[in-house]
Amino acid sequence: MASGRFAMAVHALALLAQDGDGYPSAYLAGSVNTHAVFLRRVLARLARAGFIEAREGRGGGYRLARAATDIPLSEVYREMEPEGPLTASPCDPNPRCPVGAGMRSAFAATAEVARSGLEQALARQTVADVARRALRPPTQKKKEKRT
Amino acid sequence: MASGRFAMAVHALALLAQDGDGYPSAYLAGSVNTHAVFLRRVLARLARAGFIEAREGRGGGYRLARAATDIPLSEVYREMEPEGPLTASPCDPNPRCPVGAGMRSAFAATAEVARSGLEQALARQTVADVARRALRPPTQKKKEKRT
DNA sequence: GGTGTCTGTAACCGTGACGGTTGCAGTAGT
DNA sequence: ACTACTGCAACCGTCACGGTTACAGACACC
Repeated sequence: MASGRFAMAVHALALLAQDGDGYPSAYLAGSVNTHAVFLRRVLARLARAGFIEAREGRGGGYRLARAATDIPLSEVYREMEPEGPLTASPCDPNPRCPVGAGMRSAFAATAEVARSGLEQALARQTVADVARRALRPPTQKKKEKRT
Repeated sequence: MASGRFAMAVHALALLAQDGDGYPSAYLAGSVNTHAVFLRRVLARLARAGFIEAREGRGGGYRLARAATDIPLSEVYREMEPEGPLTASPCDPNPRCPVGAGMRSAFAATAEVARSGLEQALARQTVADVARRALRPPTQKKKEKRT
């Protein structure tokens, strides 16, 4: 399910965090290295979620609707990947098997724990953090003492 | 990326946790409600990782190689989904953009944090936990007070 | 008002992963 | 030898993803 949509959204948001002028989708697409139309599909979801604002017409473009420091990545993830990291059941288990019968709910609980753990980890980072890290040249990568 | 492989692996492991006789893939496939050959593709990876053992020939089948209480779901996840929950870069960002240039490493750090959070959450559950929960009839679902 | 620049959206397609299916070789009990 | 298994390769249908084109609506500028 993951599929780059989240990555693209984060990239676009970090781009918009640079300054508040408002960028057209063509410009953003140039940096993300994708196509403007597809990017707009992602941006439309971000706009619907209230992260960004779109101004139509000549001179229009996209701009952040909230401060970059006020957009935790967990919210972006939730918006872009509502199903969570673990696909529950592409095929339902056999209900006639005693284990299979209770398996769906048992796995759903596991999936919920996993999603919660992932979102808590993402909640500690904001769009501003990613934007700052992207600009900070990682010439020396001695930052990763924390495993 | 998720894609049910992890769910299938957990289901099969929970099934094998019932008792140590050894079950043929056809039996497991019956409960998981999939096909024996595809299940064996999953089981082969579990065997290579050392979670289960396969005995060929007549009367053979699969059995746990370690105690069910000694198989945390985080290890199973790592084996089945080595790429983690966040696909890093289906398309590389434009290196000529100052933000795009540092974006890959910046997002990689985010993805690493996310994967770590997810695995830590999964590390708190074992195959035995899932097996027990699957057998425990969820007639009353008052367990979910924790949001 | 007309024009050009933008977003919004629908439609279509190529690609690739995923899951299903068949077939066959190898192994081991009986 | 026969039978019941695993192991593995090959093939196929399906579907989400991303790319692409086309067009309608909105808005600034002349």
